[in-house]
Amino acid sequence: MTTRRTGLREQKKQATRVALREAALRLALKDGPDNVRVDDIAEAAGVSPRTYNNYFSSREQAIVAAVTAERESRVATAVAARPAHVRLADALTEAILEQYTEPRDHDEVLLINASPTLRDAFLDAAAAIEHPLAAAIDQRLGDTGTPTARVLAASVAAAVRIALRQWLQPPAAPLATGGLVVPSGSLPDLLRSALAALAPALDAAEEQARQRLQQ
Amino acid sequence: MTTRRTGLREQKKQATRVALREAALRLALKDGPDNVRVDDIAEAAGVSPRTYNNYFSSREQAIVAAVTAERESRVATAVAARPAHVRLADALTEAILEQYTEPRDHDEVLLINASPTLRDAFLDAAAAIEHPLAAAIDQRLGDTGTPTARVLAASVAAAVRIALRQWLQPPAAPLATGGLVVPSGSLPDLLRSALAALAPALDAAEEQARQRLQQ
DNA sequence: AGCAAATATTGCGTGCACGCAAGTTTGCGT
DNA sequence: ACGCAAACTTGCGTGCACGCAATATTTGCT
Repeated sequence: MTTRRTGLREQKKQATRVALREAALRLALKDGPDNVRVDDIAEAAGVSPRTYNNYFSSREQAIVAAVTAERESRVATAVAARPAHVRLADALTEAILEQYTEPRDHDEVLLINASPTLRDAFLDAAAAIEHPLAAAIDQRLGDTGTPTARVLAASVAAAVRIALRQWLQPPAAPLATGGLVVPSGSLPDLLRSALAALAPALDAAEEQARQRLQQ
Repeated sequence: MTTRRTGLREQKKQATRVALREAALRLALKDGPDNVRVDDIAEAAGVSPRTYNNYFSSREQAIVAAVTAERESRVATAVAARPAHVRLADALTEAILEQYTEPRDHDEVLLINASPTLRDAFLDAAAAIEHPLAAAIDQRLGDTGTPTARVLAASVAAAVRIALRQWLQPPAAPLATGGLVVPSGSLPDLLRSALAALAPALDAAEEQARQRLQQ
């Protein structure tokens, strides 16, 4: 189950997709994210502007794709790779940390934060883990016929999004919120604490699945 | 804390907002959702096309807004209205069911399903419960400094979105999924079962809050 | 090798979102 | 009552997303 579909065609498609997103990233770093028109990206990648939109449905998507590569799909794979006896909550947390702790280019993070539109696109891209993740969770729970797996996957995606948003946010002015100001910690910490809130739900779902199997 | 801000200005703004969304709905029902241009809506509401986009940031938003009115903000209010001794999970479920069980116009549901773009816009609109809900949950948990409330609110929003999507979906062809085909039930049932998956997480958060208060 | 079906690319046309810089209306202090 | 400042509306210009139909490329088959 590696590369479904035919050969040369798919190869070329992947090539242009990569060409597009790399061109997009290069131009964005050079001229600033707001000074890159999709026509520029298309030209730099050697395709027509119309073709750009056959691959990406917004100007920002290509830039974001260059930064996140295929992280989204790898998360689900990483979950599936964990042994079945590991607690679901742990499997998810570890898989996500694993994927979001790659060697990061500092310039790219700054780039993404430079434009609100880009930041939103980046956060939206994280939502792409939802469907693969739902499949992976469904696999573990063997729980077809109940929306549980889908809801949990969506919740995990939401938690990731929240952690990423917090991470990207400027510490903000400490406008007396009545309490102390929490300095937005490291990304792994943020992800951990966001996912922690969901652990009980994950445990419960897993327990239910176990009981269903036993009876 | 009813109508913050000044008087006549806000009144007029609300009036045009309502005029716009009602015009949008009326035209969409008359001509079909894909045959309504934003210029038409603006004209019907007596404002310039540019002004339309000061109120709604997409063509579909006005139509959706006409159908959902202010349901999104009312959900949070409904949660806050429940007595504090009610289980958080129950308060949320009841509040949501209460808001999504209004007398519904059948035509409007059909309308929304008529166009994929419109359906997506409708589901996106449901995400608007997230922020008010986060505030309401935060209130109950008194849990500032932890992303828990935000994560739970986002998860609830996601669950609602999933339930609504399922509800809107055509029963689909029964392509042997190995098991039996589940006929998408009534909206209340769908909402209940989607939210059920999150109950353990809500309970746990509540329990933690209680312990924090006692010590 | 050659051909037909499947699939990708491209140009064109349309409608849309939104920044910007006038012009207009409303609110408020004096 | 007056007038200034803040907030809202409008027109314009630009870039973008995407449906459609024509064209080009790849593939599998014989």
